[in-house]
Amino acid sequence: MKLATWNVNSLNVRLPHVLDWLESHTVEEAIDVLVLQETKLTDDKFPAQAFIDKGYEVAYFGQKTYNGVAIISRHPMTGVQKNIPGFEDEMARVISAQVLGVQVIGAYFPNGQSPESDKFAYKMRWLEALTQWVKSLSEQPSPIALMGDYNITWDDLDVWDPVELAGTIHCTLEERAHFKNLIDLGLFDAFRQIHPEEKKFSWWDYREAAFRRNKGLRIDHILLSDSLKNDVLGCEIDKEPRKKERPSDHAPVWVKIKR
DNA sequence: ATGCCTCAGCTCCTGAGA
Repeated sequence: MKLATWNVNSLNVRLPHVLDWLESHTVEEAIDVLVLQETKLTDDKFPAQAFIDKGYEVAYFGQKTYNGVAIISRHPMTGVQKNIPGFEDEMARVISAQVLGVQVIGAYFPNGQSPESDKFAYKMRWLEALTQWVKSLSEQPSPIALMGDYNITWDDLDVWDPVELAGTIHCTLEERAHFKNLIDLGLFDAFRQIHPEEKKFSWWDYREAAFRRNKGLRIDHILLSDSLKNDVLGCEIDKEPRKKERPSDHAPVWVKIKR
């Protein structure tokens, strides 16, 4: 079973990229579940049929201009839920469902802008609520796949220039403490499990030719329940779509598990 | 240079992203 996450920065612009990426995999290596972030589409505008035509089911939760998340799945989805239960939020950031016995969560974590901003305080509140919810889910028998754009680097290995960017947004101790709280619920970082020392990024700024110069961050992550720790067959960040014309600033990340 | 690029929208500038 292959699970993937991708912040597409407008599905309206990136739909051809997403369809191409899904088609670029052979039947044996097909993506079973893809979670998308920053679709920036209200639900009436979601291009559901394009995915249905390729044999996928879709669940989506969006809004105008900002945010918006979706799950694209080759297998039936049950128990679709939108946002974090009990957390009042005007922004469409989370969608979850059960697929093949896995509790899939696709999440677009708040950016936070800067540590002094109101948006950072909101990010902290949001992370608190997410952690409480994931904690309650972790008491259920299904393994969890918490995937998405975390907007947090786990440590300095995830940062192109950790000295220059120390303490800036995505790299603060507060954000990383929240990341650790999620790990402490009994989850592990699938990419690091397979690549303990590799300095690889999932996002590069559009400016300053950042992609060409590999000035990036690893902020898109897949956390899996510890019960799957010995079942990870591979996990990669696919830079190919970032090389295309009009790319998203993020690359997709996938994990293959024995299931 | 919080300046550089990209996207959406109450669109020819502005806010936000990360």
